[in-house]
Amino acid sequence: MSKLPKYMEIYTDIRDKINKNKYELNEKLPDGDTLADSYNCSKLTVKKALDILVKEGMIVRRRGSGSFVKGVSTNGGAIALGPTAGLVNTVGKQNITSKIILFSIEKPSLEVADKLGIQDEYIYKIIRARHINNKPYSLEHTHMPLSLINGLEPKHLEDSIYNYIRDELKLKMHSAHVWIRGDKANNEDSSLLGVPDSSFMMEIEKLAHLEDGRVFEYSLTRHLHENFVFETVFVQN
Amino acid sequence: MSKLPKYMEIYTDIRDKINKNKYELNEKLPDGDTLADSYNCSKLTVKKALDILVKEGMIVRRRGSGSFVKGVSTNGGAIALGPTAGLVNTVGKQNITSKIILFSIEKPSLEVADKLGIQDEYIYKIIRARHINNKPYSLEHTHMPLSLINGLEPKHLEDSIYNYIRDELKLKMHSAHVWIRGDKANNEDSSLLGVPDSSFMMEIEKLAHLEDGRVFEYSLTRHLHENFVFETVFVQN
DNA sequence: AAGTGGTCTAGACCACACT
DNA sequence: GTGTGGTCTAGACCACTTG
Repeated sequence: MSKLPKYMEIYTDIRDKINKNKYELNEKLPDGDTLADSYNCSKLTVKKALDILVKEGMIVRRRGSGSFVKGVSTNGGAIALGPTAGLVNTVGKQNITSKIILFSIEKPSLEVADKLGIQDEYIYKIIRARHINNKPYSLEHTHMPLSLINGLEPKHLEDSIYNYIRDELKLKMHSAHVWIRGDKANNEDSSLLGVPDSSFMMEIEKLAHLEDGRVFEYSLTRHLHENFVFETVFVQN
Repeated sequence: MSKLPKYMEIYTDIRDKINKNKYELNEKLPDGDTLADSYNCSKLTVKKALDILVKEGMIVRRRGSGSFVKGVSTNGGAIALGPTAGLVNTVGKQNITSKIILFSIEKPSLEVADKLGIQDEYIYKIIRARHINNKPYSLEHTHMPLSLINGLEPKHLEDSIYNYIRDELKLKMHSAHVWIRGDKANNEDSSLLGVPDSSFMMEIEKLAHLEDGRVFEYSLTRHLHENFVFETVFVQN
């Protein structure tokens, strides 16, 4: 039988119909009762499914009027940085190379320990330089507590640590808090990435949490600004 | 009587209790049934309230274990850029000055018309230079279709256009799609804001929608990078 | 086994839009 | 008024965690 909750199946079904133009732009969807009948479920379950589409900006629901198709899923070339999407998953494995500059197990600085919410514990400290099509792309500092993440090997760093955490450690990632700012290139950027001193970098600070609230990653990633766009959507409530 | 839905009242009540340390960090909240009893509502209504807190990262719910306080609302000095929060609302009116550089009604460029989803319609085109404590802060290009937004006056531009849209026009804002990137200062930045040529700017492109899906604003805002941090939270699902 | 959250139902009632 | 979405209930059942 199906493992997914019913509202997720309804959501994917309707989403796919929109993307395949079975429901066209500006078309009005059947009303909640009708959909509930055709999916053999209650109105509330339909609403939960449609609410996801609303959050994604694909449909609009107007009380008294109905539900209308407003768009299709967009992610035009931007870098996704959700809790589950690292860099490898979005750009594609073939184009990216990761040079491991540091891969050590050590005690964290006070600042990092504070961010991770730990005391007197060992962490992985990883520094990687990323290149896309042989051009410098980013410099990534990653900190993960050994108590949560262990068994890391170089092959995971060249691939995706997130895939390892999800598929091998079976940990459930939940959320990420990110801060984005701009900064002038520093010595490390120029020496490790090979960018000119005058470069400007886009820095992303990220604190990532598991489903149970524990922090499993604190990272600082600096990108060449030329190749970087951050895209996100806000929805009221 | 109250106008807010019950789940919002429960949400604000619990949120305030957490912020006032009536529920302390890592404390376990009463279980869903107990909360439902004490608020005289159903479990589902409690869940809707707690789901908002989960989305905001303030609590964590674990099936089989309970709900735990995981943090308090943080917005430490960052600039909020949600659909309802413009600049004035977050920084505070007293510190900010807006110099109106352009306030015209004109036909948009092809690119802007495309972004706004209009054809052969007039728009407001507004350029404002913002200063905080007399230091240059940002340069803002705003485009709004006259068919949606009208009656704008200079006083609204010095205050907040968003407040005018919400309070006077009674329009309901719903979502905003934003793109963030870095860019070198251009001639306009230096001449209108008075920043050095070598400055680096953080550019925010924003497309804002009403509840019915119509685009009411397309804007490009360029900030001095020194004063700019963009903060956001991703949550799975 | 007991505690707790997540999903789901069937139906009630209200708020809002269209006409 | 009729159509439609939003909120809410009371209770059922399932999935997961913990002792």
